[in-house]
Parts: sequence; C-alpha cells; structure tokens
Amino acid sequence: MGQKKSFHHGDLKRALLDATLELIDAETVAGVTIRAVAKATGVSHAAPINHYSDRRQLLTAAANVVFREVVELTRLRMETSEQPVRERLITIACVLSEYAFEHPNRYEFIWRSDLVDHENADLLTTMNTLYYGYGNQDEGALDTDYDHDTLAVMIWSMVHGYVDLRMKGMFEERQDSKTGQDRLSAMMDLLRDAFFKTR
Amino acid sequence: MGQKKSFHHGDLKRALLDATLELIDAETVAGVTIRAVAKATGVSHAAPINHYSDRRQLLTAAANVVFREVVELTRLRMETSEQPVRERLITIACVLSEYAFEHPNRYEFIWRSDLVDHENADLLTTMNTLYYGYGNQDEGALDTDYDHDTLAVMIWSMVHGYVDLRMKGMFEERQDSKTGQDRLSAMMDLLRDAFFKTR
DNA sequence: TTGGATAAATTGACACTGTCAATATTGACT
DNA sequence: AGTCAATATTGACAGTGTCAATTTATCCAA
Repeated sequence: MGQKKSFHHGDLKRALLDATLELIDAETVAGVTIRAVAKATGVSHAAPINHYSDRRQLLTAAANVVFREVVELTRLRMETSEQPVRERLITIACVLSEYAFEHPNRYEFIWRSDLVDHENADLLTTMNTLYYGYGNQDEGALDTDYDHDTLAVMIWSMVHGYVDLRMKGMFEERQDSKTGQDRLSAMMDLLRDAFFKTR
Repeated sequence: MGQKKSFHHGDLKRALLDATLELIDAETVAGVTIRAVAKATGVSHAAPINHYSDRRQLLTAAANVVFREVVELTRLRMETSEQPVRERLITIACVLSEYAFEHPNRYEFIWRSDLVDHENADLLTTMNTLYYGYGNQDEGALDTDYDHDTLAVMIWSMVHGYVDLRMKGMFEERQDSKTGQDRLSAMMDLLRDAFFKTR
C-alpha cells in the first residue's frame, strides 16, 4: 500500500485532483467550482478545503499533474524515436501541440495565471524539467549557427502562440482549410530549413 | 452634438466602457465586476444591464475598444514610417508587442475567451482589419520565396506566444537578462534574415 | 478494551457575485 | 400639461469561496 489511505475517505486529496481534471475536460475550468468537485467526489462542500486551502491551490496542483503528463510524453518520445539533438526542440514542440489539440481544455487551463500559481515551487520544478531538461541540453551538438536561447524561445513561442490563437478563433477556423497540425508542420519545416544544418 | 446624450446620466454606455478599462488597468479584469463598474460610474448596481445585457457583453465591447486602439496605432505606424511592404508584417508585430508590454492587463484581457466573445460580429470586424487590413495585402510585393500565409501566421504566433508566455513567468523573468523587446527583436531579426530578401 | 488525542469531514453562516422582476423617475414630444 | 417610452433604482434570488464551530472517525497509548 503505497497509498497512504486517509482517515475517512481514502486519499481524498488525490480524488479531488481526479475530479478536477474530469470537470476540466468535460466543461472547461469554469465548471470547476469547489462545490462541484466536492459533489463529484461525494463529500460535503467544504471538505476540499482540508486538503487544498484555496481553489487556487487545488487548481495549481491540477496544473502540475497536467504538466507532468506532458513531461512524461516528451520523455517517451525522446526515448522511442532516435533523433539528432538538433531535432529535440522541434520534437518538444510537436508533443506540446499534439497534447494541446487533443486536450484543449487542459491546455487552456494550465496557462490561466489568474487561476494557477505559476510561481508555485512544485510547478516551477516541473516546468523547468520540460524547458531545461530536454530542450536546452547539449548545446554543442545543436548544429546551428544561431543563438541557441533565441531559437529555443522562438520555437516555444511559436507553438504556444499558434495553439493559443487558434483556440481563440483566429487563423484556420475563420477561413483557412489547413488543420492546426498541418499549419504547424509547415512552420516547423520552414524553421528547420532556415536555422538548422541538416547534414 | 455627435454625442447622443442619454436620458438620465448622459451617455452611460460610454462611461461604463471607460470605467471598465480603468479597472482593468488598475487591478486586472478580475476587478471588473458589474457592481464595481456601476459604483465607479456613480449609478446603481443594476443600471449597467440596461446597456449591456451581460457582463460578457460589456467586456466584449471593452475588448473591441482595445483592439481598435491597436488598429489605430498600427495605421499610424504604417503611415509615418515609409517601409518596404515586406516589413509590414514585422511592423505589426512590433506595434502589438509594444502595446502588450505597455498595457499588460489590457493585453491579457483581450484574449480571455472565457470573458470576451471573440465571435462577436463587431469584434471580428476589428480583428480582421488588423489581420487582413495591413499584414496580408499586396502579396506580390512581399519579396519572399516562402508561403505568405505561413509566414504571417508564424509571425503572429511568435509575437503573441512570446508575450503571453513571458507575462506568465516563463523565459526572461526566470533567469535571462534580456528585456522582452530585446528578445523579440532578436527573433525578428532572425526571421527577416531567413525569410525576406533584403535587397 | 478503553480512552483520549487528533486528523478529517460536516454543518451553518457570511459576504460577494451576476442577473432578474417590479417599481420609480426622467426627459422628449404632442 | 400630460402621456409615454427610455432609463435608473430597489429588492430579491441562487450560486460562489471560505470561515468558525461542531461532529465524526481513526490511531495509539494505557
């Protein structure tokens, strides 16, 4: 029993997180009221406050779960497909965008800084794992003449910005026929050709 | 008088918008409760509903004001500085990022699709003016071998994504010393060199 | 086995929110 | 002067986060 069972409920803390994520998927984070989470978990309306002192703290913990999921997906992709170091930045970008299109509510949620405390220590650790753990290592082997930091920030910004704007109705949904992934692929191809030596 | 004075207050509709924007600047959009706006305008708590049936409608109208402001700034920049057509996309990007760093609360607000109706007809008109009115005209004179749409989406995404992520604490605020504008300039330079013929 | 002691959960309350229905007020026009 | 529609006020309601007081359940020592 690695699970340290709580007294009355049995790991209510974890159950609250699960309910939160389910609500986010089902009806966006707007549906995540403390009372709704409590009801979904079968406890009284004020019970969650014993485990998360705030709505903000609950949501921050939930965001951490999501970020960790992305980290894990990234790690898997890194391991399975052998790829040149120079492709890593782009691989991360792909993982992130795929996750975003697959779980739009979660993606929108994790960047809601009015709801999530992005300064939270645990969350920072996870985010740093994603940002520095994969994309910014082995600078020497990057095979580019350009400033590595600038390239990294550029790719991150492009992916996040595209996903974010598209979810908000700009670009494709208005007139273009390209899917989000196609458009992103085209952009990534341009970047690869322009900034990375391919042989 | 172009002002169509309302009955009791005197253009309360406009006054509500002004109060809304002031509140956004002062304490983020979270401070914009209908009741706070009403109080700031000196009317009773339910008065605003005569002019905006919803909080969402009020905020959508406010977002429209902000977008129009950006459009106007862009128009001015286009007129004052004579520049090759190929630079227009980048000019728009600069105007947008400057506005964002100068009015962070407003910039964050206009993209809050949980609060703003981005499908609203008036707002769409304004947004299209910005996106198609300047950046995507005169394709022939763009001086690039690359797909114009992809380039346009790329630049928009990069600017928005960078601004958005930076406001949420990624990048510079964590360790880097570059200011937001410097970092963006570096990215724009890379793009210019890579994708546009400079002579 | 039996009591605390303590963690966890419940209950009831509060202030604040958006929004509605009913009412009152204002100003323009006949 | 008097009517009427536009506009503003008042009072109410349900839903929210959160707190204080209380009750319940579990563990551990005697």
